[in-house]
Amino acid sequence: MSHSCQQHKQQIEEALDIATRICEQHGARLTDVRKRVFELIWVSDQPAKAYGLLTELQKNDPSAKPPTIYRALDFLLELGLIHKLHRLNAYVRCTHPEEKKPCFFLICTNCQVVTESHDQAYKKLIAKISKSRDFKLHATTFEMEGLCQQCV
Amino acid sequence: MSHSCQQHKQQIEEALDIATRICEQHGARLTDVRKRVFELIWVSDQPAKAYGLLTELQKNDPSAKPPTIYRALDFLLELGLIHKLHRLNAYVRCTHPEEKKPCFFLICTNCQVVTESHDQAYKKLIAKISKSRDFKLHATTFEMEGLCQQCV
DNA sequence: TTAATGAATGTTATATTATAACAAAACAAA
DNA sequence: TTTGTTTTGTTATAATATAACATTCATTAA
Ligand SMILES: [Zn+2]
Ligand SMILES: [Zn+2]
Ligand SMILES: [Zn+2]
Ligand SMILES: [Zn+2]
Repeated sequence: MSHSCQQHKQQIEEALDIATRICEQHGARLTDVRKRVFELIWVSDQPAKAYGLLTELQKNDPSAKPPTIYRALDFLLELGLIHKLHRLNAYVRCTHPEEKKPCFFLICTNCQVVTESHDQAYKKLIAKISKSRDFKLHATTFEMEGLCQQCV
Repeated sequence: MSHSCQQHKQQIEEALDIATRICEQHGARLTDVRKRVFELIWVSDQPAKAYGLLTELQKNDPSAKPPTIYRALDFLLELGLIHKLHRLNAYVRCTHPEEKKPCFFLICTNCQVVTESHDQAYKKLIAKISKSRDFKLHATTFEMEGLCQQCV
């Protein structure tokens, strides 16, 4: 799951600062539940599943139910603080929530490691496709599954 | 749902011919259930949902159960005769099952129309990303949600 | 301060999507 | 025909997600 060394504590502190700032910018409230879910996703080494998060949440908050978690996830997704991996039905932190770059994911089916990336060519591709078809883009999913360098 | 004019009948006949050929090439058997599911997806104007297909299937085959449909879907996906839209948990026919081009989808959230496309720049992007990271690619999902030309 | 408002959460129930596990039948090929 | 393999049948359940409505909390207007 998660490490607890000093460096990691600093990293999540920083992530929370950024999340707080982004919420303020959008007039959105980073409530306790939302903050907790954000932390849980943030410290998870692997893509987090909704019901796994729920189980974690329930350790501190017995009243948590599925809607609790899905509402928090929706909120965090909306603000771009996390991403949903649609091929896995799982959630990961965004590595660059302050930049608006469209991102994509490499998913290793062997070791389960997921890498988030962005790429100028990808950004251009999206723009080109949208423009050429008069398509008003709201959201994209780009996920590549296969074997990572370690697992080939 | 589906039209029943002569032209459409010819189209699905042709699609079934192609599917049959592809199955033969892979030493795979296009059984009755599989053929029926393929037809149902093929004639559907909208992305088909698994349990919707199941309901249709059960009209002719009361013994059909969830595994019936998911096995058929897996088979058709494996051969590239259909695609799964992961953002919708729905299935659509492939418009070019004989060509191996990687494809992507434009999904209109207003009228539900889904357009399958392929694009040389997309193919190159995938190749570049995979190569630069020593990633052995097995499958990709690229789905763009927004408003189509009609709905903007 | 209090009342009104809207946002967020609590709660119950249920819908939707998908798979595990094992038995029976159909098929292929020796 | 026997044998091994693939496909299907069957039952049960797992996993993911949302609807609907009540309650609480936070913000602000009176
Ligand atoms: Zn991101
Ligand atoms: Zn790996
Ligand atoms: Zn296709
Ligand atoms: Zn549309």
